[in-house]
Amino acid sequence: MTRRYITTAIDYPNAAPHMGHVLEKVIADVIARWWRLSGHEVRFQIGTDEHGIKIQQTADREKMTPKALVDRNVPLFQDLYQELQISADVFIRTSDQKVHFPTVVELWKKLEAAGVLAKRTYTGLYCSGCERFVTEKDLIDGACETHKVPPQKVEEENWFFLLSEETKWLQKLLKKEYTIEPKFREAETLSLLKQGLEDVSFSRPKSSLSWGVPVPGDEGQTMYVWCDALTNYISGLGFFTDHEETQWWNDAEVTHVIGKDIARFHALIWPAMLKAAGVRTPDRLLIHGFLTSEGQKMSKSLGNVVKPEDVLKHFGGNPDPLRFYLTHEVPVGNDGDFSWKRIDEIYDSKLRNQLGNMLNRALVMLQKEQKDLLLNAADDSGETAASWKTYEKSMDAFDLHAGLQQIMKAIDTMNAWFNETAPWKQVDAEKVKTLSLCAEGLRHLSLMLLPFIPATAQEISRQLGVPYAEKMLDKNFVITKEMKTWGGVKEWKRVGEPRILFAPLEQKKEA
RNA sequence: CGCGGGGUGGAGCAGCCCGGUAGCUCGCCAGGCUCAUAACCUGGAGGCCGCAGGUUCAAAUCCUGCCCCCGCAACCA
Repeated sequence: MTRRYITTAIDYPNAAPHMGHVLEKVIADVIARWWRLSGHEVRFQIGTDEHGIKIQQTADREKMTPKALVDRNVPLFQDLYQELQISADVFIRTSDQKVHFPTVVELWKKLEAAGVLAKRTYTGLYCSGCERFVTEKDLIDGACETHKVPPQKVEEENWFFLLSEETKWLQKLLKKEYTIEPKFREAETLSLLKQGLEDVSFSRPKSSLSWGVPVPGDEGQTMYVWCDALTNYISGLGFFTDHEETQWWNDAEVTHVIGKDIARFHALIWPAMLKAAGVRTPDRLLIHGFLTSEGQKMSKSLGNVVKPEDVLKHFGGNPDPLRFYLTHEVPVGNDGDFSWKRIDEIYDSKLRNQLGNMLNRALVMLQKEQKDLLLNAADDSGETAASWKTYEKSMDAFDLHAGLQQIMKAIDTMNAWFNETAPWKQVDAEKVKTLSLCAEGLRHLSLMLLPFIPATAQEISRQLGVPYAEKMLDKNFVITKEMKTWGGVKEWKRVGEPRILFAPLEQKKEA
């Protein structure tokens, strides 16, 4: 058993959460749950990145303070993740002056003491309409695309983080201690390093950015996103304060789950910051892809942005169809697509007709028999152990998609075997035996489904009448060796009451 | 020559690293079953595996060139 710390990127709450936010949280949650079930000690942190110019602008537009804006929007994220049963232990907010600020301020001081910060004059093209610096590529005929005015050359003082000097060290780090999944992302990052790195801006004058953490010792400057946001991973552990929980960093395996757009910051800037501050670097970066909507890039102008709440509502508040869809249809690391037609298809064929119906056909018959289950170790010639091994291998390699597909394949096989064996033609002990084998198979599968669709997995075990069913959602529930053994749960004698696991969608709408 | 991903039966994908009967899901057609949520099972039709060369006894899989689609390109998950 090891201690493991897993984080997601912190979300930017200048608008309501969308499917992209959800994909990341679900991936991280499945991993966190799997680790807990395997007996590891896990801390899972999510949160919100609340500072910056965009929040400031959105707040101005809506005639409210930035603080009021984030206080209004952040609960949208928190509530959504609760409904999706994201099992995070900590939700951190970068506007939290008690929890987050002290660590950030101390980190800045450490960076300054290490000599990796330098104040310089930055010259750039500034669009007063956008209230931000723009690049040559943002311009059309030398003018800002949205405001149709040419930007002005503006000089301002910035603190810079001297990242350019760390190229060599980073190359070594990424080859050894700090691994990137999937591998093609690692190759991409290394090729980026080959081109050399530039220093990065770490602060802005207060006059252009006021909503953020003030730079210690230079009150005219506000910290820019990197020093502020990335630091959440250790401020949540109280680093550099009198309540540090360093065991979750120094004596744990640290994994950051993030999107491909912010890969370079997590792969390069973050470890370099930690090195300068004398803190050990993380162990793993798990990079996921983006979701398109109905085959096209999600965008407000196309009007194809899918709201996660709508999906939840569509399935009567049950988070499992969406959790299942995201893990079944989108291999971790790849881009994926969200389609209403497809999620309905998946719900009907996989969850309802294959999984739900298999459980029901076995249980209804078994219930009528009113007999004890007939199971013994000799029924199994090693398939159970082999199947657990394959599953565990996929899960440990973050190949969640493969783990889930294996489970669904097993359901298929069970359905076919059920038809072939035709227990409805059998009688007495022979019939009970056939049905018992199905029940035991389903018991194993419900354990395997637990990280993916926790509530459904528990409900399956409840209907099966498995003794440990009520404890399955506890954070300290561990899948034991007995549970993974064929016929290993000795106290289990009778099945429970069968109920419909997934109702047809039409009926749901009426109800 | 900026970087990366992809182009496989109607749709969506796996296989490619470690060459050797082209597989899965959905849909379609024909049977079967009747325990079950009109669910389940079996069989079938349908593909020159983007294009052109090369290596090889043998290439979707390795090499070369080209075409097309998509994403990223430092602050949009």
